[in-house]
Amino acid sequence: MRVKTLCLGALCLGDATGYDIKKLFEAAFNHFHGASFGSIYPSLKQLEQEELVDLHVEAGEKHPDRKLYKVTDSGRSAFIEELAQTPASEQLSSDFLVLLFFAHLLPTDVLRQKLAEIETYYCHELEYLESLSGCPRHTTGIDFTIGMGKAALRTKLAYLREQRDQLLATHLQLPDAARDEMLHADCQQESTA
Amino acid sequence: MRVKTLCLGALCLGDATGYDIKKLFEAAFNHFHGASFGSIYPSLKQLEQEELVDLHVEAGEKHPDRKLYKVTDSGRSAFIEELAQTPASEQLSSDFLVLLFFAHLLPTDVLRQKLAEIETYYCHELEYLESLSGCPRHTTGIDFTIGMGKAALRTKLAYLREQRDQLLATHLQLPDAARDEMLHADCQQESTA
DNA sequence: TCGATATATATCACACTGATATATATCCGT
DNA sequence: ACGGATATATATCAGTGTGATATATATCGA
Repeated sequence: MRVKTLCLGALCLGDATGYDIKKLFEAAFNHFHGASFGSIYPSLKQLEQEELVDLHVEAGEKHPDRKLYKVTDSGRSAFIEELAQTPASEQLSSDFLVLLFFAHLLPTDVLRQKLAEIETYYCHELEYLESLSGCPRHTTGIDFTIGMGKAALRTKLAYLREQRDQLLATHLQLPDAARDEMLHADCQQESTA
Repeated sequence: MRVKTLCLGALCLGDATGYDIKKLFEAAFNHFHGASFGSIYPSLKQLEQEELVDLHVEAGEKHPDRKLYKVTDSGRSAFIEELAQTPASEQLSSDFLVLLFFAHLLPTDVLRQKLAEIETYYCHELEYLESLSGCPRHTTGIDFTIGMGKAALRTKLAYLREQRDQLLATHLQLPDAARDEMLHADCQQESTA
């Protein structure tokens, strides 16, 4: 999904500046979709050119150049239509799992440190999602996103804690010679791709 | 993590062409990191210029221009060093959860269709990871990545199936007026960001 | 024999990130 | 009251990656 579409969606929740939209994404979207200023501001510019949003510049007073955007009727329709046409997919990008994939090439204490790092990361994410839970202003859909995020994090955290000791014990016993024995991962038995 | 680094890592498992690396990524990495030809081929070119890999062109016979890459000693060291310095992080990008976040703007049957789509997607992913399990050539680290992927998918699938009926029932009862009542998600009570 | 699929590389427009630059305002400690 | 940190607010850009497209040959099955 394009950042342009996300911005349009954010504006369907209420008028906002680019900065407001960034804050909204950080507060509510961060665990399932990122967006930076470098994509938000150009997106808003384009949306305005396409007349999907109106722009009201608040100049003179205090902050110069505060640009408040408001979605138009055609913008709202365009967003809903685009949502309906967006396939329901997802993609994980995990440096942590890449690290684990190549764990046999790392010293054991580095591996231990990476496991500790991701545990901290998962804990913080989980605490944050727990702090969001139970707000009466949330729609059922928003609660669903938070609930699924929490469920997935709890599972990953539990898996990490269950497997860690065994993983590190095996890793310590790994002879250096085994590192030269590593081959292509051609183990798939022509199954469903 | 850069695709360049991933390519170097792939070559630490054995000599390969760009095409082989793409296949390896699809078979083993797909559930936690993507990479396309458009990034793999330029990465290999760069790696060769930096002398982290050697290139052996197999021309003349049958396929012209088959470029087989082999990691050098300095390439192997560079990869291990870069791995050790890579922070253990991860980032989800989920169009599905964006869809759910804005579920109140969608017709109920479209929402139902999106839930069905993601269920199918999760099931296929899970079946694939199950087909990879138990290969004796896998390192402990590789088994860990597969195991965590399976655990997370099972949890998400269970959550989806548990919540779906309730979600759709609430959605059906949602009056159109409620769609104009939606506000900014300012519900966070200044907790750990 | 013909179409589909697999092998194999290359390129490019478009999109996004992460860093950087530029200001002002406000809050807090000393 | 001063100064530093943080927050508000926009803009730009080099570097990186995607997804599509182009180009060939080989192989497999109907």
